[in-house]
Amino acid sequence: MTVFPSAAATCGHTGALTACQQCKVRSISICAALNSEELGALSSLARDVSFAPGSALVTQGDPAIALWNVTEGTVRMTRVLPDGRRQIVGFLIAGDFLGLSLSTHYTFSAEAVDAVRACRFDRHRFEALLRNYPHLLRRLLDAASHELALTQDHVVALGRQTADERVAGFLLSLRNRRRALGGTDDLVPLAMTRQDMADHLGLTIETVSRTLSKLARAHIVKADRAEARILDRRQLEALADH
Amino acid sequence: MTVFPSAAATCGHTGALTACQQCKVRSISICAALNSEELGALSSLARDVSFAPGSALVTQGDPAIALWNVTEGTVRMTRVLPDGRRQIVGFLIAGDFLGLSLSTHYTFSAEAVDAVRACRFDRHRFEALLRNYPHLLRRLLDAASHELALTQDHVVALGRQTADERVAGFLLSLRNRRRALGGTDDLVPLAMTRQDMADHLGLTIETVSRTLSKLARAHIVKADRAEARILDRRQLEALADH
DNA sequence: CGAAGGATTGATCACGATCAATCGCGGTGG
DNA sequence: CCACCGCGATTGATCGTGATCAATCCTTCG
Repeated sequence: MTVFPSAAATCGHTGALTACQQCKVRSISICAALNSEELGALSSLARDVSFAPGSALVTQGDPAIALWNVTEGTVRMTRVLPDGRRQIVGFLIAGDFLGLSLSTHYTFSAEAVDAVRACRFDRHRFEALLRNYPHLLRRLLDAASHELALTQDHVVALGRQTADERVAGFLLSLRNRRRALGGTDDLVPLAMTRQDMADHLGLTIETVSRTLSKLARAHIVKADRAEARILDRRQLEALADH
Repeated sequence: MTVFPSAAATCGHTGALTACQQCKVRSISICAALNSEELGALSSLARDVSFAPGSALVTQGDPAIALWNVTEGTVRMTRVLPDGRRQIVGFLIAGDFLGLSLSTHYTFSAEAVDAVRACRFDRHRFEALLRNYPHLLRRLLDAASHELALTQDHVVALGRQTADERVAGFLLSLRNRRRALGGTDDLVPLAMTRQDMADHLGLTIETVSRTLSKLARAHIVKADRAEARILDRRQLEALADH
């Protein structure tokens, strides 16, 4: 059903031992809860890694040996069925944490959608840190809790919303997440392809495209390949329902 | 779209101050991680409550003032859209914890499907306990992590599986969760109605009914109102795919 | 025995999938 | 410089799965 890019990761380590101090996403990440001593401990096991578009941060079925904190770019979390059908369970952007499912093996793949930078933590050393810093543990629980709520929203969308509602809701959620990072009000970057959106929304690429065209004709959203401009947020919210 | 029972909860407190010691679900619940001192602390703020079928443990939009641990029966977690469409984001059975989404307000309603007993914790006192017992915090994170993985499975089912696959997968997941509680191999109690199943699987009641009839004609599963007998698990697993 | 509510089955409809053709843009080589 | 290529996106025509509308059936309970 879907073609996967097979480019290898360009894991260019930049050896950022004290980089946490000036990390751009620290205030919005799990690290925000830590004092400077704890931050130092975390720094010592963090490593900045870059990924080319299409390369994998983690692969479904592999042993879970690393956790990540995304600092730049967009990551898609994908699950693939035996026959190749693909479902994107979510997108991660700057500040988002990857690895909350603390099982022994990854239950999904995470791939860079565009150029991605992320902070890598060795799993065993991270778990050791968790035992000493309940702050961090508590922060992780809040993050997991939040992601659970988001995923439940997604279940509602896929189970009970129409194609139009899903696309409208998706654009709004992208906008709101960007805004939380200080993005603009009405211009939302679309790092992912239409196929990615379709695989996220449980639709086909044609339906996504048609829906975006319909939104454009109605002067609600104008989207090109790379970004969507929201012209009438009220109407978009009305379309998205809930 | 769906009718809701409005029966009030029969909150029959049985004042179980030291009941945690002999609790049936302790070994499989979040409480399993605690030593006897910690268990005592937890006991002192636990309260056993019974719910009649259809009554609500928590209501979408209400302030989140309590957390629950289900000890008997089946609970459905439902989200309702403004126009009345309903999605059941999951079912809870004995041992399952309700309240992992630690936000200020409940993001879904939880209703007793059949006769339910659950252990109630005051939210503020529970949070205080969390600050003192990292064991418990860690256990909660694992539970949240597990529930996140289950919810992602659900997203894949709703986004990319056919009606037949969803029904087959649902019956198998019910079976597997029952088995983890020591249930039988092939006889799965169905506490919920066909409408509940439909609202969980993103289908209509007619489609669920037709699919079950098809499974019966193929001698794979025989289901009546209250239970399903799995006759050919291999074939059912093949149908469910993944 | 009759009423009520959940479940099943049948007939038809429609939303989104599928199949197929074309567009448009960015990159590359002649 | 532009002709060509490749790939993602768009648009059109048709199909099919599951929704909708409707009529029993079955079980439970008064």
